[in-house]
Amino acid sequence: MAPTPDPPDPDADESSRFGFDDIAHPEFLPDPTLSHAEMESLQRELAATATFADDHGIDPAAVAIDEPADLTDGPPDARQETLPGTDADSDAGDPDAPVVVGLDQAFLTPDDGEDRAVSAAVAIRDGDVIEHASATTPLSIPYIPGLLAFREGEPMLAALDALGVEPDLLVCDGSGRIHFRAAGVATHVGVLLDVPSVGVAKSLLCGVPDEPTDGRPEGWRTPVRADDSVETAVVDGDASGGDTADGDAPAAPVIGHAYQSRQYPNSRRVNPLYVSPGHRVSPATTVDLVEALCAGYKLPEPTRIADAYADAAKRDAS
DNA sequence: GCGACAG
DNA sequence: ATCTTGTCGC
Repeated sequence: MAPTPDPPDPDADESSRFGFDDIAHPEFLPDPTLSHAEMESLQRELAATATFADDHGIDPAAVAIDEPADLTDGPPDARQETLPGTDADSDAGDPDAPVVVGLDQAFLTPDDGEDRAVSAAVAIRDGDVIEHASATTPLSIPYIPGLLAFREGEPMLAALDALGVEPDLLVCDGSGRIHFRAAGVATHVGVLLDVPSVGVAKSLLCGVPDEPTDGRPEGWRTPVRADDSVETAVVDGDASGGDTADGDAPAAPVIGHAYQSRQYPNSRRVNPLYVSPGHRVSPATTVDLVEALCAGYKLPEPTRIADAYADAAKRDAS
């Protein structure tokens, strides 16, 4: 009945924490036993490895989603693969379109003192959910602003590992380059797997929007630039060292965008999204991709649908 | 010391 | 993120 694999049991084997067979940079695995200082220096090294420029070959139009998923009766079923020779005039999506994977987590209340995360990964191709997977993993550290990847990275990897398809693009909950050390969760996971990724956050961790964001119309966007809390020297594309030829203060680098994905015509009270590159995507393309992935709701469809799966998996777990 | 802080 | 019913407004 279930078109996707059942939740794996990542806690079973101590020796292979992630079991993921395609970790490009195992040295950046989010080891929760590190000290905070060690976590931060790991993030700096990781940021130096990250690419905040386009290196993916994905046309936003090729991943555009027009119809929002109906989540009123729970998450959608994965679309059956069209059988060869069957259904000649298939209305199934383009099998050559890029695979976008949305990731989201839900949390189980610590009944016995053990915090656990339920993470969901949803693979979407040409607007259809082609596969989904979830995993339940123990949470080793509490939420600490700036160190989110060390809390949620393992759950995200576990859900990705349970997925059968290769992602062409990861859409993560939280920031990427909009981060004190340019190493938000989206960047962390993207670099670990060396897969293009973007971060979608509902609030701003750091940086400053070029313009005020209140009451903006749908589709509006403005750059978010680094502020004093953001370390920028290490990152590629920002090697100027802070000096300009004429001695004027250089413009702070763009680290992401505020993007108004949804707005009501008159009330104008929806907050914008804060989107930033994870890995191998530029800030500008990140907004274009997120815009293409939105279908009328505030959150892009991959995130919305992953949300629904995470909630459903959490319900099943309790 | 104070302020700020994704999920 | 999570604890939670109804409710005011698109």
